[in-house]
Amino acid sequence: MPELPEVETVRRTLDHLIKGQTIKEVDVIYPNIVKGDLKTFKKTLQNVTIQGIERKGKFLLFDIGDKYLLSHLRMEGKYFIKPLSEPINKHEHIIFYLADGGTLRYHDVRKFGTMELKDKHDVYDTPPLSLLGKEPIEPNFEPMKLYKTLKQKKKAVKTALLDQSIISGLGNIYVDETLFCANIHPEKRTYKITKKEAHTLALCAKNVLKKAVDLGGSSIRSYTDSLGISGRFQNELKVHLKKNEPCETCNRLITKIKVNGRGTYFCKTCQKR
DNA sequence: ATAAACGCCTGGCGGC
DNA sequence: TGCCGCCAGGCGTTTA
Repeated sequence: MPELPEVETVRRTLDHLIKGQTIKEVDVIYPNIVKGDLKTFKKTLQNVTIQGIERKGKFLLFDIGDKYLLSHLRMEGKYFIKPLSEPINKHEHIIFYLADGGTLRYHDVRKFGTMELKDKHDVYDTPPLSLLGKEPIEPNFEPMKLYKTLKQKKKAVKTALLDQSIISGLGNIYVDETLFCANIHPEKRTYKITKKEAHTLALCAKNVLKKAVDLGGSSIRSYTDSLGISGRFQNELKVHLKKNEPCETCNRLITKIKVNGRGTYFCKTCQKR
């Protein structure tokens, strides 16, 4: 569910709420979320203090001193902070018991999310973080590098932009919005993307993501962040979920197709192959 | 070597 | 109302 703006919103909220707090104990109710040895996971997290929460691509990194707890929310992962007395919800799979008496709860209806512990010293040099491309909002993002990568591939440009090793942070919503901004058809083959288009894509991706971060992400379907706070970017969507609504630019009705199995919204007039 | 399909899970929705 | 198939913002693994 969450893409870069939603993950960043969660990061900020959690950093504000639990930075400096100590984890007394962790209860893993649904173990498949955890990668690696479960006993080690629980033991390592016992009596550690959360120094802060960082983000890389769509990963959250809980700084616990010499290690990071990497958390990926995949489709529906969420965090909630609740008092100890609150009963465990059926979708809460991992419970962090905090020293102040509260609890941090990982909630995930579809159970696709993952958590794993990584040594800090090489976390960026080993998978999964080493596999991530740059984020479009990073100052040193290189549009020419994007151009060169796209040049040597043949797939639909939408599929390439969803590939986190090429460019990280975009998901299905923001890819549709980026392609609309750039006036590019989602099925245009990557090797046909011009230098100018690659630069436009980089700029559009950056602008879309930045604006979404500023607005606290998008709340569509049932998504809310850690405190149940809703983002406001859904009001800014131009094409995503807008099937049969008029395009803001040309009034033609927005089309929905499938690209590699993913629901894809675009304007047939404004976005050319 | 690359790209498309599958699998992981559950719940909500529309159609019958 | 109930059942059924389809859909969902991701990504690692398997197959073609």
